[in-house]
Amino acid sequence: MTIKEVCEKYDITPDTLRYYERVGVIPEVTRTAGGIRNYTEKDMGWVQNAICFRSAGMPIEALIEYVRLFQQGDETIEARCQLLKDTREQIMEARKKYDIALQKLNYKISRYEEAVKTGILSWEEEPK
Amino acid sequence: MTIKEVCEKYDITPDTLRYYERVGVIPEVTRTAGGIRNYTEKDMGWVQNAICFRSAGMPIEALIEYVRLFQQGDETIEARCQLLKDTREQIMEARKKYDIALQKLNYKISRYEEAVKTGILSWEEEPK
DNA sequence: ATACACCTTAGAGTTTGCTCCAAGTCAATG
DNA sequence: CATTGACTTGGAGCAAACTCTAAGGTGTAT
Repeated sequence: MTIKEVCEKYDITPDTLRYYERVGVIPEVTRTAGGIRNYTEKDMGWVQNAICFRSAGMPIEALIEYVRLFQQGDETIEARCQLLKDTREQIMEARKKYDIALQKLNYKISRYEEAVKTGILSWEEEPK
Repeated sequence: MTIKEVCEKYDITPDTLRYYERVGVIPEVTRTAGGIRNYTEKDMGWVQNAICFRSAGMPIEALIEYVRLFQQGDETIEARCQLLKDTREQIMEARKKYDIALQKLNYKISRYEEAVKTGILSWEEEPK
């Protein structure tokens, strides 16, 4: 699969994909004889993972570290496991903050919807 | 309340608080005669909201827009309501991605934990 | 074989959101 | 009233994560 096809599939730019490979967020991609990237299923799996974890706020650095450990072979299995657990902790922590924000938003929106109907904007405490 | 006290309360730096005020993420803060910031309860409410929504990934620009609308008075109530709904949509979208990442992580971690015990690292499909 | 679209690299530039610095002001204490 | 420490501003600097540019190579359709 060409870089363009991968980009369309995952809605990402070629620049970003090349950047990910350059810095080590994904391992080096398979190439044609002419040097053009030709993504295999395995390559795509790495891409998919990178996109998924990035979209959950996992920093580039952590992804690079995981790939680095992976490439060092089986003796890094425990380290990789720990890295994933730490990552999970961070994502769960972040998600908690999202939930709190959503609660706040829901409260505000309910007040605003009432205000739009009645013309009266009332807050329990602080007017914001 | 002085800037320092507010910073301690919300675990944020004075630079960030001043930055928020400068760009309009929070409205102008109450000052002493000498020009020193003296945060009222109302000011603190804005600070708390800014921190909460920022931690859920709401962009600075959206927060500025909200404050701008707020300062224009009651005729912007509907616009503010819409902005909050759009924000909620985005945060819920982002949270979905967090959940997907967490599922992936849980699967990987379970495989790794087995590998740590048995020495065998097995994947359903792609080895990653 | 010659366009033509698409690919390559190295390296510079951009955006977002802070973070730091210098030079000066304010206020509490001895 | 002098010292000390926290506060002020404007503006520069920085880190993360892309994003763009220039100059050139690849591959395929006519």
